[in-house]
Amino acid sequence: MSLSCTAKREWRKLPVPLSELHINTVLRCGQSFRWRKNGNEWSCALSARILTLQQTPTHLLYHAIPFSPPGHPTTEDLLRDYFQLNISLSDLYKKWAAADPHFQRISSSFGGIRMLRQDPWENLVSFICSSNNNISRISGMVQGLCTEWGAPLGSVDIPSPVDPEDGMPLEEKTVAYYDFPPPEKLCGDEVEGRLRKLGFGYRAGYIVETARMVNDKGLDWLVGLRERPYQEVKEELVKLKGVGPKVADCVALMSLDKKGAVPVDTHVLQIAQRDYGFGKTKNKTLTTKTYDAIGEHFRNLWGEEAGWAHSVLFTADLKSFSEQLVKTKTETTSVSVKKERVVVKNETGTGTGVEKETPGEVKEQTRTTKRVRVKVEVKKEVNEEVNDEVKEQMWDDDVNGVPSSLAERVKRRRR
DNA sequence: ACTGTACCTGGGCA
DNA sequence: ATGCCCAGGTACA
Repeated sequence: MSLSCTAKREWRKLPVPLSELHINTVLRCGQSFRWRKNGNEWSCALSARILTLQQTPTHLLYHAIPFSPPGHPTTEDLLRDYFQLNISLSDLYKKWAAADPHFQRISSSFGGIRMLRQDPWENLVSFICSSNNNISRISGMVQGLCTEWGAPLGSVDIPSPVDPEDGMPLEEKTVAYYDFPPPEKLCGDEVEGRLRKLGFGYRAGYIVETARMVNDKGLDWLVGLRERPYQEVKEELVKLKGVGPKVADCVALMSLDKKGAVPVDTHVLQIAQRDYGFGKTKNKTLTTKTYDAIGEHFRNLWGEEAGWAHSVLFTADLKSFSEQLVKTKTETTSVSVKKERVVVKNETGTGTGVEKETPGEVKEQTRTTKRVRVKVEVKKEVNEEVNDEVKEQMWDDDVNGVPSSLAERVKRRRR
């Protein structure tokens, strides 16, 4: 470990409103599994550097070690590319909201959710890990993989937090960062067994086999899929081991520039059934026809960037984003909302596994109180008036009863 | 083509 | 305490 950063850090900043990017949501909504939060700072090994971010209502603050690794883009260029800041998210939100009243309701509480433009190889392996799994464990698996095979980039000293009760400093920590290992590092005969020891389960074999396939074709082939049309990209990805339609859509959407790819997982299926009139399926696993029908429905509804729009609703549906709000004390009230009429297109005429839901009448549907609290809480966060100082981070959700700060974690550990 | 089932692991829940 | 279910599915018969 050559680099250890204790030097004073110089922050640079980009003007970015929260409506365009909300890192507290985007970095933990299951797109990337490697970002870590310390206090108000988010850090991740990215493009051969340790990148750290903070956000104010008006700016994205960043620094990196090293700041400009040889053979890699500058950190500012990296950020513009990674967050795709050339794309106006507020324009897209307006378009989606105009086309879809349900999107409008949900999105008013979940602003600034955009797709990251990730490294395709890391994205691919991460989502092979995602099958039949949860975000928490996926994060641990990916971190274990990077620690075992990734190139060490250095370590960062986490500023010593202070015990809120007695004002005494708590334990200090140094966190090491590793790059994501390239395919050739995961081709060896010993890799599968070591992955299993790291808790990858049956996914260990998928990863090794896919690493060998990608290594044979070359990383250029994988990255080159960015230039190919969506259908072709999906056909190619599905040939890889452990990659089915859902994982292929994730990779197409999150790292291969296919904005219309809509990954249909259990959450999206539930959303389609609960909010968009898709009938209950008989089987637990989706048929290809139902899978495709849901994607087509959303592409017809939201347009060519349907995958981006889907991410907003997916995030709003994540347990971690509603659970954290259950704890807050908020009036428990229930509201009723109009359910939209949805006519599911049935192109074959012989049934897609999707049943139509009495399209004649507009039904009333009672929402859970949970969801109401989501709305209340997030609005409070966004509407908070603050000045532009980094230390005045009233808008950060740590102050809203979410024990995610390092100080809180350390404190709980001591109990 | 379509359907059912096994698959690693860990946490929540009855 | 033990078993069952679920978690951003996929491979295989």
